[in-house]
Amino acid sequence: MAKYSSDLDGAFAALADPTRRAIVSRLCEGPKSVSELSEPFDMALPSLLKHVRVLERSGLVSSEKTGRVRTCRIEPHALQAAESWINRHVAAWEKRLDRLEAHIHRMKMKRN
Amino acid sequence: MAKYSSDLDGAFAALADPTRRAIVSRLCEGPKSVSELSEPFDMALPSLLKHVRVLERSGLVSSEKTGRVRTCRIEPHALQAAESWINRHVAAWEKRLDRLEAHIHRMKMKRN
DNA sequence: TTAATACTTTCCGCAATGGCTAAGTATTCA
DNA sequence: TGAATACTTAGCCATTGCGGAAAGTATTAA
Repeated sequence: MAKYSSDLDGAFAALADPTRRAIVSRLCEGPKSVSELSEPFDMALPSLLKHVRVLERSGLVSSEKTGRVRTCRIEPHALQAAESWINRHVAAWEKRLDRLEAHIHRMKMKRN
Repeated sequence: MAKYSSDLDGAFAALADPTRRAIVSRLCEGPKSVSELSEPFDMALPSLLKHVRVLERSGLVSSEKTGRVRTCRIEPHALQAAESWINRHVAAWEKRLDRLEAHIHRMKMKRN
């Protein structure tokens, strides 16, 4: 299962930070400028910008500069890739549990 | 959306490494000893063990030692928590797109 | 009781991360 | 034109992460 797909490295690493997850959450509501994004955080702007860059590198977010304002928006592909990886594994796990249960059931039948 | 829930920090950070994702994949097939896990990797045992420890700290994996063998198994809760966070956000994103589409549709209606 | 197995601990080195401040650039407002 | 705004770059620092080698401990096999 699961080839080494290093896109996931970046996506999961990006999501490992609470500040970045909060940024992703806010961008799910709609595009925002860097200063709008920084507003709820008690953090210097350059630090926040670094998080935005990490999110961009991971493909979770894209941004575009118009005039002096950089507008950030969410980019769903990377998020969906991460979702898909996890979904597959939870599914695989549950399938295995089902097989195990069926197996135990058969054992019981034999005993009686 | 999404309070700071630092359980996710660990889970996503753990999944950010391809070696650890591969370990999770293999454990989805069933419990394995540390040496069984290490077998496909070109990596010293202590290094691999470190990955297992990271997975344990994140709650994705648990292990138990019997005799001289440590057996590792997958622990689905943390994986489901990560799954749930992503699912919520993909859903939020899609909902927003729907609203946007509906809005654009209304604009068009007005024009005609 | 000796030898092999299966980890486990300790310590090293290097690169990346996450925060900061200070100073710089490019736009826009007055 | 001059000042305010919105980033942006550069550099510093402490911590963490990922790999290794070497040596140690506990179990099991012979």
